Amino acid sequence: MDEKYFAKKIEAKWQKKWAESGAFEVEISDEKPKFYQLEMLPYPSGNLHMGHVRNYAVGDAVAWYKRLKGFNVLHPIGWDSFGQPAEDAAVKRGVNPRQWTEDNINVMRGQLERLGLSYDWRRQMYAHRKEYYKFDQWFFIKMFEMGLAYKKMTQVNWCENDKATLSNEQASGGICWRCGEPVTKKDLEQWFFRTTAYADQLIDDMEKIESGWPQHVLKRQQDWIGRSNGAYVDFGITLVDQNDTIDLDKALKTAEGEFDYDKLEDVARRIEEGRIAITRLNRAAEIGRIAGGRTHVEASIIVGAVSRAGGTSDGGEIVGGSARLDHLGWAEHKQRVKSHEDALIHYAIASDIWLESAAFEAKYGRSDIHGIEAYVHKDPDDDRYVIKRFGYDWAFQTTPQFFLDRIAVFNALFPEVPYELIGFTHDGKQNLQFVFRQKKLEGTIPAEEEIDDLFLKFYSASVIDVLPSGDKTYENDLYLISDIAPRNVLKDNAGNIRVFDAITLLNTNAHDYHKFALREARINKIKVFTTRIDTIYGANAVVVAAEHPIIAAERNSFADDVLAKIDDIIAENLKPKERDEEIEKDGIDTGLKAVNPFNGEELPVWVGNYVMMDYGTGAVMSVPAHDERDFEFAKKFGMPILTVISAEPENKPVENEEKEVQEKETYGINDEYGRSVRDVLADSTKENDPGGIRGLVRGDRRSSDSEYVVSGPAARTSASHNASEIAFTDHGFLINSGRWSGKTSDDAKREMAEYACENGFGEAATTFRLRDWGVSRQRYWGAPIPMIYCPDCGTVPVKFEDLPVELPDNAPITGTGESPLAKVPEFYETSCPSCEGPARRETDTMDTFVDSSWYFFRYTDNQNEVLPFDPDTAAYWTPVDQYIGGDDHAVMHLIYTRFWTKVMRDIGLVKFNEPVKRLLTQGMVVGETFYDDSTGKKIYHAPDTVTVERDEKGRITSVKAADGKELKFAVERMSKSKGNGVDPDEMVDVYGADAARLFVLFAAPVDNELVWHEAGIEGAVRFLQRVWRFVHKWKDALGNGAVSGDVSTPSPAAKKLRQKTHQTINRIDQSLDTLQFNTPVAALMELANDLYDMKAEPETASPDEVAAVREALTSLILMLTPFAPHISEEMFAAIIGNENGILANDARFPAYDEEAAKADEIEIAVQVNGKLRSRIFASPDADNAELERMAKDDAKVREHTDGKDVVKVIVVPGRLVNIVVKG
RNA sequence: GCACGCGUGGCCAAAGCGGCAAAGGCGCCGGUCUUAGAAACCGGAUAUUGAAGGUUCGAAUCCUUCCGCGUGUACCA
Repeated sequence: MDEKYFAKKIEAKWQKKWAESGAFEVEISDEKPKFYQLEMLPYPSGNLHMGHVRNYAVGDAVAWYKRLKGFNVLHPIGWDSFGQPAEDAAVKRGVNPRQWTEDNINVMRGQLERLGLSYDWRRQMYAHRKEYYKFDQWFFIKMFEMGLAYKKMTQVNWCENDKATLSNEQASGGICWRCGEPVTKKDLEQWFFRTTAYADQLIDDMEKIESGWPQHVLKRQQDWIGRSNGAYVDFGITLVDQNDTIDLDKALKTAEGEFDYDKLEDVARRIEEGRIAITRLNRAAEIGRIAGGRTHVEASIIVGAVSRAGGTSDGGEIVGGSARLDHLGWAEHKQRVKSHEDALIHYAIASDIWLESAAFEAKYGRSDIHGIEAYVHKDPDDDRYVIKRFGYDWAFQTTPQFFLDRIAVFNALFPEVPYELIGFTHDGKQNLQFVFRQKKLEGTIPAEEEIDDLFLKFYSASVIDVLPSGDKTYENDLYLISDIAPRNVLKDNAGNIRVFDAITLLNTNAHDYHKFALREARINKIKVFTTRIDTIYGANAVVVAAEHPIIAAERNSFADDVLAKIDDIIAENLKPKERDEEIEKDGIDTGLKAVNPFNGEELPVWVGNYVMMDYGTGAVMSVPAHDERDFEFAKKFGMPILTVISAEPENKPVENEEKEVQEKETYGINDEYGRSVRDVLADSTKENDPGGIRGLVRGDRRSSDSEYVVSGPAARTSASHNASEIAFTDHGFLINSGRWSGKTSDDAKREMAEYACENGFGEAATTFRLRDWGVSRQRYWGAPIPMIYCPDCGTVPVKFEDLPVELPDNAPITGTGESPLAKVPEFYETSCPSCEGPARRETDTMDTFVDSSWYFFRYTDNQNEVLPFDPDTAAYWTPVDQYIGGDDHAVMHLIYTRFWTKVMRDIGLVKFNEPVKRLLTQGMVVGETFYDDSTGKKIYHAPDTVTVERDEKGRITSVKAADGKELKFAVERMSKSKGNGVDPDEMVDVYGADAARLFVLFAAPVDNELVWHEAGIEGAVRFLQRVWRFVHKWKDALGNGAVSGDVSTPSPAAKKLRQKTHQTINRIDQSLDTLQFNTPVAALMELANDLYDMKAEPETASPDEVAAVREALTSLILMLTPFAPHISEEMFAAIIGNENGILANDARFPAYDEEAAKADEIEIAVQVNGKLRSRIFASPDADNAELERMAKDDAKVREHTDGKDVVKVIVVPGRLVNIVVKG
């Protein structure tokens, strides 16, 4: 150990030692509990910035802490190396994106290494390498098969000049970043992941992670998903029907008889809009799914082997085929079945029902099920089974007994599924398939009409419908489900109609459309979505978006001025909106009339610019008295406002308007009336507060929020009253609502939705703000989407064994024109995996959020060539115990990764719902910036080019540029362009990695902003040097571990130091557990100060003092390790006299000794009437009575208590005594 | 506008399920050492905890209102 602290020297030394010994390389182990510490992976932009340093310093501190606590810590890092900057660099500088990326990774790895971060470098993943993106593609295909990946038409930012799609950033301000031409919208077919299918789970599972995630992140995710519970209500429209039967052959085919997809889309749209109604179904009709994509009009029933006689289904018949698990469940069962896919597989194997061909034949008397061969391999050398699955071998390393144990679980879980699993098969291609046996069921054959009804129900299930079992069908899809022949329907003894077929939805067979008989009708109802069905009696209009289909459909019937206004609004909606712009409400009465189904009242249909087509149904009922927007709208256009919700029950009516206004002003506690509340509170007489508002205001409001609210227009009995000043949007009691009057809002909401449902004009419903995730990018530098378009077979996924679809090296990257891959014939020309005819590859690539959605699972098994990762290996390490990332990723990235985890769970790769147990979001690193905005644009000046004057307090008084011009200053996020960036390499060079890391952890709490000040880091260095000097002075005296001499009677100084040491250990341990890093550093500084304050000298100290110093110093060093590992290793080695240091000696975080931390005598504050009057010294064990007695006897206290009545004595053990006196 | 968060010495911050005299660091001032400065060491000053009110024996901490700052979000029905 040198006398002086040379940061660079010891940092290089220990980095080398760690690397050589593989100190941070970990494997699965039963000896220690695991801990998975993860930080957001960096984009390899070319250099690390201080934000990275902060993120990784925090993560490394946690990793070290857990390591010292005896955990087996997985701490990996990788590269988010796909994405636009590489492509931009290619465009701007003509470099090769791959080379550019690889070079940057090399540079940045060097930077990370110089910081001495404790990564297991062997586990790196690189998003841009085919070993990784192969599995992006694998997942894509899995999701496609599960119905979670689909294609639909959507709008993208388009530059007509460059013929290129633009990202939002490239199109900011509505102009192309490259050529400056205005950006337009263009329709393009894009791939989507069905995140909405998991919206409910994404919300509901938040409770599982609530305790470990920052509240604001959960809140933002919740807002983003935006679930609202409400109801759909149909408002009838009185129109003359136009009954034109549609000849579907003509409607869907060209004059030449060719199938025409454009026509199909038109029909699909009209069906969606409700303009085509079904009159009669051919009973032999197939399922039809009209999807957005042109290439798959999906259809087909796949299970048909149920026979039935005399009202009894034949239990026991084998129902073969590809009843894939994801579609087995009738909706509600879907997730449950899927989430137990493993259990099913295990059950099958254990029960000996997964059979090799011969055994299968022996058991079932035939070698196939519906033409599909079944087989399984049993590893002859082992007790393991290998299932041919998804084209890959997947070894389950477990025993049959394990599976057998799960049979009960499965059976208990799915009693209502009308099938039992009896085996597995394989479709000869890629799909695992399941063999079910129909359960025996007794019942009656339903009447023809009932079956017809069922048809219609299934048919109209285009958005959501309810099956006879009460289950919901697939949401948000155009499924036309119909292959219901009488032979497949049975009415069970409970009267429920049961449909026996399992259904699959993905099949490119699409030729049965002509079997529908349809007629076109005019839209005869407007469906609105409302969260306040209880206010429906107050509706004064139905307001629809200008883009609502009824507007297009009824265009011909509108007056010219109406049309003009509607077109205005549509045009206005297309314009880009300013962020803070408040849009004035606008609209017009269309002249159409709608009928409120609850009271039969005829209401006008308006177009309103505040109604958005893409939320809910694009139509709302306007209830001005109880909705602020509707209120504003009604005010502007002089529409009637009827109050139907009262804050108080109806039996307490307000007598007249005057009283009403007065009450409102007196008791309102909304902001609006804050003044009045103050008035009430200012006057403390009881008389002025008859309603008890002071009590409410003061926090006696423990009851409930709704009771608390006494604001707003008070109860009104006058139905025509029109003069309220604000909308009353709280819940309350219904008035003026016919039979519902008097009910509470909550009851009414539920009951009215039920009523609407029973009467067929509505139902309870939930909507989401969250949309499906668009993953297509017309870019080069991303994972190619593994799909193939075949003129005959339609859209076909690449076979798993053909993955990866490699990104060609020779694509022309110009930034203009189509996706670069669309210019590479060798890439896109291919053959169909299904029919082997000529076909074309998808040329779009995937969003890079795909890479970051599952990267941390790859770390657990990054060499796997068969699966994304081995499920058993991942099961040891995951879920992530602690994730640390920037706040900016808190919403999108983490929603996507939560979604992805749920998909992986449904695939069977993981067994939990949430990928990240604890999350810490770290604040930005900011610095002072100096700029000149006199030209209207901010021109930044680098700090080293300006002259800054500060006052004696260090505040900036003036800033002048090099040319003497006065500049403005601010504190902003560090960036190159602002000139306030700090180069981490330079920091490490000047101060050392330890000091840099210590400073960023110490300077501010992790989730706060960190303002970079050079002086701060100097303080960190000084602290390290201070400790270093102390260690250097004492290392010889502390010997090689043993302290000689008598230590049994410690001196007061030694005792005090021990106390401080153990108090510090306790404090730091707790702080680190709760992810506070700034306070432990402060505690370490205090401990170091105490060491110096003790003023012991190694030459003269007594053995007990040496022992205390040794304990304090060793603890200090060990606790410093998470913040400054290199210097800690070096000092530890010096103290123990063994060059190996902390890691190699497997040292542990110091243990807290409560006894040692305890003081012999504690000081107790004595208060009289809450004011401090004296202090007494007592043993820590003194009981309350004794403390009270001592306090009362105290001379100073007696000055204040003598001659007065002691009313009460409060004793807080170990802290204080408070004597309350009177008189 | 709405939601959430935050206001503690000149600056960054701790204590926040109410309980001692409100940690620690940076900066500042003085001293020792030094030719001088820096570093180091020793010592010191600096706070009605944004404001007002309430609850309480006792409030930085709980409640209400107001003011200021920050973040998110936007006619989400």
